[in-house]
Amino acid sequence: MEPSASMDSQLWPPPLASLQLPPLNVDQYGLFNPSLPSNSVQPNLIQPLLLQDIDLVGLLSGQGGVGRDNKWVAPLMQSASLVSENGSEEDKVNKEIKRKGSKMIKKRTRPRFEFQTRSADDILDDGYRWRKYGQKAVKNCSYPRSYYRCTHHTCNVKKQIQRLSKDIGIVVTTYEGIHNHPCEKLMETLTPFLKQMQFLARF
DNA sequence: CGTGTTTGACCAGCGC
DNA sequence: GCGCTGGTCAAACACG
Repeated sequence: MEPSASMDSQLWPPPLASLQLPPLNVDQYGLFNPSLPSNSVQPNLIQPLLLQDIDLVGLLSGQGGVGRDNKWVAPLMQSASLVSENGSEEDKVNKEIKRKGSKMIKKRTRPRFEFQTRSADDILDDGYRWRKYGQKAVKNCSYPRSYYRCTHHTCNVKKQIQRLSKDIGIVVTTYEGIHNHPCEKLMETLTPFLKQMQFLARF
């Protein structure tokens, strides 16, 4: 968004009070606390995100965390493994390594985690753009699993979306990899703020 | 026309 | 080797 002749009547840069973060929908976003037991799912443990809670530097680099006291972490920013129905993904991989030898180490080196949200929509708006590249019926699951890839040209992050067969109201989202670019929606929201910061920094 | 979805085919890993 | 399963590819299609 650049200043232009058509914006004469608007204040540029916009006042801080007009800045809004993307709305967090309890049904759409789940934040998790890594210090809790790995088998505890916290889909609705939402805490309102305030500007001061956000590690902007980390967030805009595409690697950082979000949350109060660095305790609550937005799933998209977390590189560690998370929950599954029978324990953490990491636990499962470690067991596999013990059972099969070192092959597993090579097999999965990308960070992978999953989280569950109760939502009527399969597609949760996480701020990134995704392109669906496949859908597959999975054994013992009544609903198909969908495969998505991040559309950013340098980013290789994938995610799988599937409804829980035990509870079709729950959507299981599994992320693989870490975005190497900032969240586009967040950037759109924060760009005016950053421009104002640059503007004010000149004085 | 660009972008995203659908869907059947294909491939690799694994167990028997 | 064969069949099963999960993951990916890519052509065809839909949509704004």
